[in-house]
Amino acid sequence: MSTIVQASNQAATPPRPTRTASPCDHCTSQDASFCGALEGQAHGRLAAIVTGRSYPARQTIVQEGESAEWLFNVLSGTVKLFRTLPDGRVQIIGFLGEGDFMGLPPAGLYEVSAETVTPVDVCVFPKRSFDRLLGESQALEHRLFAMSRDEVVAAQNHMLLLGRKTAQERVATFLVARVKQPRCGRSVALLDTAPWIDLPMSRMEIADYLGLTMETVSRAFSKFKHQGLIALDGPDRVQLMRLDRLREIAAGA
Amino acid sequence: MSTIVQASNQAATPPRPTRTASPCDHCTSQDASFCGALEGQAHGRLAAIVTGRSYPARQTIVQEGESAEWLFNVLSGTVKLFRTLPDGRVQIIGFLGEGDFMGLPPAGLYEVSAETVTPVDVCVFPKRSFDRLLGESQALEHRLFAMSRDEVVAAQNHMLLLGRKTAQERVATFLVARVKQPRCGRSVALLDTAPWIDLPMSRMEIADYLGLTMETVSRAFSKFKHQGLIALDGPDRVQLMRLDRLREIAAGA
DNA sequence: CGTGCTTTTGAAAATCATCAAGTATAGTGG
DNA sequence: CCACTATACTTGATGATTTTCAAAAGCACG
Repeated sequence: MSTIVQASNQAATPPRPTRTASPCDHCTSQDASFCGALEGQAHGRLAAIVTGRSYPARQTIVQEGESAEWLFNVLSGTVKLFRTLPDGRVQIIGFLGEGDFMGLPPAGLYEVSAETVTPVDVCVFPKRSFDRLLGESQALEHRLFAMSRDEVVAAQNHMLLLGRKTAQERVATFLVARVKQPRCGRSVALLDTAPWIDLPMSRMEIADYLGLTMETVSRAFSKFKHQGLIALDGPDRVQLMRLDRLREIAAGA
Repeated sequence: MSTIVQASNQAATPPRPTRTASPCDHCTSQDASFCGALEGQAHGRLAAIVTGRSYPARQTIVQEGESAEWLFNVLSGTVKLFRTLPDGRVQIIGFLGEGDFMGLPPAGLYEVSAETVTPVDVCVFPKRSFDRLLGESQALEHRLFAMSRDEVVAAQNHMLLLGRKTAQERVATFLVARVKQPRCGRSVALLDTAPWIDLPMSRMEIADYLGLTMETVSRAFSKFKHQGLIALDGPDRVQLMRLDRLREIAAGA
């Protein structure tokens, strides 16, 4: 029997700590996650407080302003983090994938909302227990601090994009960033092939991430297609035919 | 004799560790800084590796891409952090003031450039020594982690601004954010008075922070002035006559 | 093979940027 | 002390990119 708890279709009920054996035992996301780098003891303690949980696509996980009682680590699928203005304008802060962590704001409230883009599996930690571990394991805090600094750098990159890049530069940046880095030791031959990328999110979500409208994003895609820089196989599967050129555009050259 | 070392007018020579007695002894910025919250021993060890340093206005402190050998804590004055595109477009990531810390990127290179806006005093830590302390003092790491999370939240706010707010909303947000929070126990009467704010940075720098042009920023100032929302006493001293209204505009209502 | 959705494309409108003067301010030297 | 210069800021006119509004084209699903 699985330890993964199916989320109800209704929004954002806090995940109940339905505990059985540790879901970590067969977890394949540990390499990509903060937990993977931990020593035996700290890892065991994390495993003792974790719960698995699954969400269908397009479901709210947490909302901006809620009390931050839970922390989440994404095991599979894509989550969007976003903030909104009172009149409904949306800015997507980032997309989370396997190994990404969320839910440790400086104060007790979530600062951003989180919603699934695809079906998503996460592991969930109760904040109280997690905070206790954080005080006991320097390795854990060290790892999370490092991730936080990465997050700051990513945010700085995105501020540059939002403040100063043109629509085409933004879209090119987005496409290029979604190319999966080949693992070390991967076949060199593949490096020269035009890579494929998946776009699980809608054009609207890409727009909300890039500070544009859906239409402007779509036009950029079309232009890149006509220029032979990309090829589309359905709206959510893209081949980057001229990665070099796209990288130049993305860099603002 | 002061332990503060005057920076040369030439750019960015790494500060030499000219050591004498600890500059922390008479430092008045500790309440505002990460170091203030530290226990005796950790504080003493920090004091043992710190050097004071001053920069004149408009001088480069560090440049994006340089090896991050030094960490800085701002004691007084204003510093701007920014990133640039190859063709010269600039995005200012933030302004640092008293108590703000910089120089701990995830990798070994600075991710942003830093330049003084006003004359600035900082204290400087060599990265090697600082990293060692970081491994030894959990309190220090804890404090910096908390600051990093604050930085993430600030970045998220700014992404919302850059991606989704109008020019006027951006300028209003900027003005409102510069109001100094009254300390607890401050006279309540003052809360209702229209507050004054300082703008040590140029219109161009405000524009580069808000993802606008100088002209657009200037027009927003003029419009607010004609609407009676602000009053200008010289370009760098502003009174927020209708803080409530400015807050509404800033929030995007 | 409709039906409803997302995406694409087109035309018009708006915001903001660019280009260009003009004004104020501070600093300098006579 | 005052004129002069340099600089920053403001204001105006024009233009371009992007948004908005609108409709058509794909696509998935029953």
